[in-house]
Amino acid sequence: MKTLGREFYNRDSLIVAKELLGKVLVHEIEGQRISAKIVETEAYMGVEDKAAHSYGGKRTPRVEVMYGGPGFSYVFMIYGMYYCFNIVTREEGTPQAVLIRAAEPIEGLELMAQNRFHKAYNQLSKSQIKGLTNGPGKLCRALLIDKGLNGEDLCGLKLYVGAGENEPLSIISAKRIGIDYAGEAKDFCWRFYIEDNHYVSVK
DNA sequence: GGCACGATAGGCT
DNA sequence: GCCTATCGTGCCC
Repeated sequence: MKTLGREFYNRDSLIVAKELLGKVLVHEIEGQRISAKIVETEAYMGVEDKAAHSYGGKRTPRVEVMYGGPGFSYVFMIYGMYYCFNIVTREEGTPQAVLIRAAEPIEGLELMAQNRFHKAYNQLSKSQIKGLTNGPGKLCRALLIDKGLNGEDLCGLKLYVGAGENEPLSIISAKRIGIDYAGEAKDFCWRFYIEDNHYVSVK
């Protein structure tokens, strides 16, 4: 499967967020592969976006990777127990990113089941199967993405995004989740998801 | 099915 | 000392 190159990410973050839908997030770990189709994303538009960690040009060690070039991971801890995985977009100096909110498991189902529930895949209930990767914290658990992968180059061999099937998709735009503090920006429809997909976190 | 609530720790003021 | 780009559980329909 072809891997997305640097220039894919060096574009308008809203376009990247939409075009990431249907692509395949892959984590190669200890000779095994875990992969999942991206079904829900959110764009964070940087210095002018009150919901973005880089709003107003805020520049701290945590957000530093967003100020670098496109195609790197931005992983942060949230609520003390979960991670969120983002992909940095735009050229160096423009701190924008796309949050990956949900995905549909493809390869490594047994690993995902262990990582999430410490059970074999065929022992999972229906709701556990759906819960494997239908949220930003959940998919990080399932794919073993943590702060050790912050700043990882997605044009490498460990963590990357494959082109997938290139199937036609029906894309829904909606308000982003969990940003009530962000003033008028909380109502911007910068969340995108594949219509009718089972693994979307919020419909 | 939906809603309320608590867990938990790093990041920043 | 406060806040957070979340999730699981318990409870009540």
